[in-house]
Amino acid sequence: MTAGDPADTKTPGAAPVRRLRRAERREQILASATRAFARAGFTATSLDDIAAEAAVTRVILYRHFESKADLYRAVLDRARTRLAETAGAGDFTDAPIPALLCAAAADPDAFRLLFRYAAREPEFRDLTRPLTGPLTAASAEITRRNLAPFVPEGPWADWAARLIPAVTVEAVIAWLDAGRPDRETAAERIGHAVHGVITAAQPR
Amino acid sequence: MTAGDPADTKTPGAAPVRRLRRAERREQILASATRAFARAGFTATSLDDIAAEAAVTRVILYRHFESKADLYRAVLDRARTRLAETAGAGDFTDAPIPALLCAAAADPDAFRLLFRYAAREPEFRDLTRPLTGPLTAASAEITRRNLAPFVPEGPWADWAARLIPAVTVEAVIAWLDAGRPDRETAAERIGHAVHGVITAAQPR
DNA sequence: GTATTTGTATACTGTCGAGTACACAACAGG
DNA sequence: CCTGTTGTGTACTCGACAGTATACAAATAC
Repeated sequence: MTAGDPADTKTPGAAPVRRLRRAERREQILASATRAFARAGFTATSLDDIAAEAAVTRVILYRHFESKADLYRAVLDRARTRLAETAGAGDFTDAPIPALLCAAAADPDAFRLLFRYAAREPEFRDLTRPLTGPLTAASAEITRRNLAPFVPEGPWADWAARLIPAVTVEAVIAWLDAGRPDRETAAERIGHAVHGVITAAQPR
Repeated sequence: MTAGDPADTKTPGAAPVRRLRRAERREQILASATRAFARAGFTATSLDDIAAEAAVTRVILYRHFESKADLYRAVLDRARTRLAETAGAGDFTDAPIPALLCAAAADPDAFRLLFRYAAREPEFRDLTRPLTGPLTAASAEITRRNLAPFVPEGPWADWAARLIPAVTVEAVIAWLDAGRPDRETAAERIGHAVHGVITAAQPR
């Protein structure tokens, strides 16, 4: 469907009053879809579920998005953007854990969706990888760098490199589930837990 | 569908030679279905996928199982049984981590399926809960007991109680992914990592 | 060899969900 | 008021998949 998006064919002088409505609706749909997808993942969430969540019908979704996959892509994209914005400059290189906590607190649904579901849907990894890739690759890289001085190359370094991002994410989600007590303490303790994993990976 | 199962209407003295064939086929189907489900979860795995994995057609599946849900239940049940058998007496109370490693090594697909997918399919929690319930409830209980002496009741105890099983499972899966280096060392290191989480949950 | 049981395959039905066509409602500008 | 644009809803098509009916092949018991 290369049918021209109506937004592209407008005359330049047209008043963009209506357009705002459209953007608002789109935003509302994206938020609802994020909630819906975060509950059950992509395949298990029907467009009717999303439409119900957004209090509209399924057709409306197609007025704003070309397909379910397109909507999903937009949801993931928005999630990544929002998380990156709240987390700071979008780089998780300096202080990843506070940034993650900040992002998770700002949009828990987006966080759960990106880090729990999106990373694990094999058939849509090509869809999610360009979004989660920067984050997971970065964290894996950081992990490797922080690990290198302590843990020699080998299966145990692999083990730790795989485990640390998972632990971090699980710790953040557990923090959300536990009622988000004191964010700074949480950052400290998650850092401590991760440090424990690094220590565990070292030969004794 | 109360149509009598042909197996029930046999004469008592019939030689049960054929039955073995049937049991073997059933077992093969269960193993294949475990692999298939472990790849993508329940909803994303079609009966054709499973049939292809077992090198039979879809109809055969119905000769052995009443429905997809029934097959899934049987797969989960078998997974739990096999894991419990390899892990020891089926109780994870004494030395949960070596038991988990043993079970994961013996049947990685079953392990991944039970602990990764089955625990997270919301629509089938009623199906999976009677199977994963004993395990997760037990581990949560153990966690709470081991935590009580160190961490005071409150959100942080909740946090740790949620996190520890997740970390354990992730550590085991990371160990599988890393090529299963030396199981005893793995048990030690996972124990160490979990200890790190417990320490992290303590107020300083 | 004939009947019964088990394994196999082809072809069907029915349902659910993705995607579409078309009719209707609200609001701007002429 | 009429027209065009945008938002909305009803009713449809189409395909994938769960589940079923039925015919066929191999092996054993009599």
